[in-house]
Amino acid sequence: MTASRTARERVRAELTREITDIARRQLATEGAGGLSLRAVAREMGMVSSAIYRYFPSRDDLLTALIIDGYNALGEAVERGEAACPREDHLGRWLAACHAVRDWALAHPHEYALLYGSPVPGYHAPQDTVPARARDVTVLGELIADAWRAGAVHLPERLPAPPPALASQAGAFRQLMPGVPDDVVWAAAAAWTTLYGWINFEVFGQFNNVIDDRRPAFDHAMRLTATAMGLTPS
Amino acid sequence: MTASRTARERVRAELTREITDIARRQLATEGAGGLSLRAVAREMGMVSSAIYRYFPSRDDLLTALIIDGYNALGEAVERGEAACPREDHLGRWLAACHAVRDWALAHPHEYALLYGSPVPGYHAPQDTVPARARDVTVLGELIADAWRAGAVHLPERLPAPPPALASQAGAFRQLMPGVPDDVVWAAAAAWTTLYGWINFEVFGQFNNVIDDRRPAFDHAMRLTATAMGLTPS
DNA sequence: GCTCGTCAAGAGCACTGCTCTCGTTTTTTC
DNA sequence: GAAAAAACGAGAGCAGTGCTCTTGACGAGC
Repeated sequence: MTASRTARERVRAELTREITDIARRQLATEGAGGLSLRAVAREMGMVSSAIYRYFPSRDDLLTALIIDGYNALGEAVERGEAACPREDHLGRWLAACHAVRDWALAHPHEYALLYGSPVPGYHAPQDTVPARARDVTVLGELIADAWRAGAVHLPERLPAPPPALASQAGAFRQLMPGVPDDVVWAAAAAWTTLYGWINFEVFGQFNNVIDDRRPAFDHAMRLTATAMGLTPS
Repeated sequence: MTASRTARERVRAELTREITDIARRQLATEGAGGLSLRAVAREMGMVSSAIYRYFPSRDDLLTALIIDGYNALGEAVERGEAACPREDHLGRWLAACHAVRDWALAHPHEYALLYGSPVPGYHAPQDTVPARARDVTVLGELIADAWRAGAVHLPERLPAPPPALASQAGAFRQLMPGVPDDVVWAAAAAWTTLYGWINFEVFGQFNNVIDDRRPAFDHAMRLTATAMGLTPS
């Protein structure tokens, strides 16, 4: 069905792919703001207006790149986490963390597109929603697994979530059904620590502050694991 | 000295201030990418080239805005934190956190300039360094105070920082002299949690995920405080 | 009083996203 | 198989951008 209906559709799919490929390469060298439809067209030996046959606007091209980015990141995290034994919950967490970090450092501009400041004037359409949740889904499942296995031991004397928050973590709760509130909120905090660290690292906030960042990251993620109740097995 | 030497210098300083004011207002409405020298000039009733007498390039204007932003944020944090009794270390931490968040939500585009993805093609010059440390200095001092007061109680069974990291936290260590490694690294993780959360909130990652964000943030910062050893007094 | 440095203005360059039109080519319909 | 319809690339053009260079006017210091 989707493959090779008419010759025109085949070449169209091919050209669409080529456009996104060139755009992604430009993104990697110039950054999001330096993404130029005219430059893409130039590199393809096309005239600029022809690009608009494939992407109605610059934003639509950006959307395609963003969805690709979410999927690439999600896949990297899924693959990294899947390499660990299911019962080693701390190992799965650390593997997922390093997968995010490795991907982010390898594709800093794409990462900035996903988790950095929104591109001015650009509003993400709904199309991006499904791909967006892939990475955090991994986290949710691993916490839910750990909880079911009785492997979650929150630190003592932890403040309890105020009752006002009981109904708040809707989208989180779906990711880890059956997990109690306090663990859900600890996981949410852990999630922000992970991306907060990587943001700092990718966006240069750690320059001249931390030199050997991989072990520092690893240690920080171990601290974070402890804070959400994942202890070394 | 600096005030009113010649009439020419006075009007120059006045115009420079007016340019940054208009630019900041444009930044707030359009975002960093929408900052246009020509639009600033238009609003001032000037011709675009005249702006270049005051700022040699768009990047120099951006740098001025960035430094102003760091100072505004730093001042907000200092003021918020200073309102707490010195011995209430948890209170000081929470006050600092809320000060960062409130400022970020009130000035999202300026915040994006400071902690979001770097503006493409822009490289921050050294001028920005001193202003940049004001907010984290508050955190460092408060941790150091708590440590000296014997009020830091890290959770039990916390993984110890690997020895390879002993010499790594140079810039952090200077902020909190005398504080041992494990506390320093826990504080670093807390720092990233704070900004990770605010990034998520400002950049829209929490849309449709968390609704009532202020209590959620407050709770997350309390969890974070516990993780770095600040317990309710 | 005259020179010199500062300033605003204007034209111009190279670039951007995007629109519209005009032939051409391919696909669909009859 | 011929006619109608849709898709396509090319080109010109609009309004906007950052930035440079030149020109003429103004004010401060010798």
